[in-house]
Amino acid sequence: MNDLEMPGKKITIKDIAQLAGVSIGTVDRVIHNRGEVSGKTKAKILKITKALNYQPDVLASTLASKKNVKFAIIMPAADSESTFWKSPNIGIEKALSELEYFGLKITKYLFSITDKHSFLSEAEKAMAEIPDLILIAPSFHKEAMEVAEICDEKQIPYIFFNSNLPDTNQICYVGQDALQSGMVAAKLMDYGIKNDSEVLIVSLLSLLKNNNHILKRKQGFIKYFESKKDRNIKLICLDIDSLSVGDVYNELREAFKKNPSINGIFVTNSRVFHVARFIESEKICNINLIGFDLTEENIPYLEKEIIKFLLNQKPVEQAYRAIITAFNKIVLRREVPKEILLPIDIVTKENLMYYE
Amino acid sequence: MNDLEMPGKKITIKDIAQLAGVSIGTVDRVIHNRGEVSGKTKAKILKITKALNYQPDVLASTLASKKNVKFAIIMPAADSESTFWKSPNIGIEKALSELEYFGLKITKYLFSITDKHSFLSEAEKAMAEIPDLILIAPSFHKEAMEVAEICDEKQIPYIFFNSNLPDTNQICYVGQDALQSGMVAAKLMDYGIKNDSEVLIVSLLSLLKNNNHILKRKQGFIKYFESKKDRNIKLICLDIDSLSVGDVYNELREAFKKNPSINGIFVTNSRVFHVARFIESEKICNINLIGFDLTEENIPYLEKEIIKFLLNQKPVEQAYRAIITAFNKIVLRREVPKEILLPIDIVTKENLMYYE
DNA sequence: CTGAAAGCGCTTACAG
DNA sequence: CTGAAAGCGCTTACAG
Repeated sequence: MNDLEMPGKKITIKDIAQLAGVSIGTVDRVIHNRGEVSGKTKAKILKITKALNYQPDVLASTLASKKNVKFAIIMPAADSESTFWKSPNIGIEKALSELEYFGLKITKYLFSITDKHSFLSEAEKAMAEIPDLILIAPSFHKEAMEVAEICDEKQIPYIFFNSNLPDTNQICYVGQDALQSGMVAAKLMDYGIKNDSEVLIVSLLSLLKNNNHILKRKQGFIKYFESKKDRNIKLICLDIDSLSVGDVYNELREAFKKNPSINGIFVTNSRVFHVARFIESEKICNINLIGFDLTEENIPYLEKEIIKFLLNQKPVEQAYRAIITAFNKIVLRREVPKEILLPIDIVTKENLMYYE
Repeated sequence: MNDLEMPGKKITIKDIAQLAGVSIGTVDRVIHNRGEVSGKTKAKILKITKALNYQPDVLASTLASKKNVKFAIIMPAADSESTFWKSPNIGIEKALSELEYFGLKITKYLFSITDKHSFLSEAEKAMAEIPDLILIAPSFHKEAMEVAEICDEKQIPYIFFNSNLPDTNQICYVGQDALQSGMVAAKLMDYGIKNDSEVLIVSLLSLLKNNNHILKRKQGFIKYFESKKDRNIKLICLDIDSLSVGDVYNELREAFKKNPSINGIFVTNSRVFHVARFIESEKICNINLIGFDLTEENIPYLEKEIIKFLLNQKPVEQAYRAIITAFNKIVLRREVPKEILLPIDIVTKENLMYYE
């Protein structure tokens, strides 16, 4: 503790002004680096703020400056095929309800998960607003890279959530470690099947290949079993590009014909309910089915125990944490971590109710 | 929307004062129910605040009233036998860092988990401070009931966390559904063992019988298997009152002798590492061991996969959420739910890193 | 480059 | 019972 420091009282700009022999206006100028201050007084004031460990009062600050903070959020719209993208909205609302006092505004820009161009056009709209920060779910790798570059040029800071892009200047990534989530799925599979079983790895709608998030899950799953030399589990990969019921069923039927001792199926994304539907209608027994995301489509099959486990990406928390992180960075000017990896929740019929 | 309402502008007490033809001081009096206002003006002001849907500015309010908010938190001290109670401190710090702007102070009162009297004496100290709210981990059922009663008398509101007490006037309970967590453990056990297996249910240090939290876990576990008529799993209960290595080993050895086809062990609390140590030193294979809590003692055995699954009570989040709830109630005067049931996290070697 | 003053929305004595 | 004024800690023009 410095000898200048008075333990009891809270340090204000008034105290600093007094000690430096200047007005509070001048103190404010150096604290916010607004220039127009002589080097000498600046140094003096800086020294005092350091010595007293001055912490600005955020309440007073936001009250006085009626300035609003504006974030933009670019993410997919929830489509009829998967309701996954409904969830982040809850996280946005929650963050907003906590931070509304600070005048935070958030504008959503929703693109179509099947249309790269809509991603780009929404991103352009978002950047045109010149928000204080942009939150991006970068579903399209190449296009998101472009957007990141433009943000760099325009000096708009950005945070990625749900999936990440390497080699960009994002403030932070908030989401799941995809490779590790594949490992978790594999562990659960391993735990529940006998030796000498066959396991199917299904990638549905692989046109999302662009998104390496999903690819990494598969890699993680395979990696786990590669390390289990003592177990004899055969992995079979099946990519299905169509989502029509007929195509999916045909592909699955064929796989079962070719590999009669399939005991487990791992679906690398939230489309696992397609496989569940197949298993139900074909009345196949003793299959350990594991997939991702607590969507409206998947939950009924988890409840019926046709899906054994769903891995939860915490979409609500992803959005929430991304916003809180943005707020810490922009408003509170705090340091924030480069990466926030959220837990990989293992969800089964019995603990589902607490994650919904 | 009312016709008095101006959509753009934020409603302040100034607006209300103007519309009511009174001073802002009077408006403040009715908003905070401080009396000294005639019924007529009070009614008029109330009507206007309703009509305009006036929301006080919490920032300005806490800035102007330099009043501090004071919470007390009564919980067990972390002992050498289990480090579980270290975790809530992290949650307390986190909540504090978010709410320090609002002048929140928290005083901790730590009792010994093996001494009812220390619980009572700490509770007395806490109540003597007359905090705005008390957060209580009610480990001792009867004693906590007494404390709740005194709080009622003294009109100090209280919140329970970690475990709950029925029939008290707590503002809220934040924690896990114990019965359901037993069900989750059973599901995991069921998934990983063959038919005709024997499963041991171990209650260690059952002097905590007072705490029905642990009893309910056991009930949940048993309840799950009762509903699984198609499975032939024999459950064997084993209560061990001592924590000395010798006693624990002897009891376990005997159980194994009597029931040679034990395939799984469920330990109803965080002392599961005692059983793990036994299994390791006796070199027993193919045991599915499941227990509770990511303590320093348990984690190494989860990593070695001697413990297959740990159910996480989220002790960090319990404390955090309890404080945030208290803050919402006391400072923001919001309605808060009577019960916040946190997810029952299933933790295994592969997703451990994200929960630590 | 620097200071004095008004104001953000609310609270708190104080005077009447 | 009611109002006028000072103040919380900071920001923002404005004047010099």
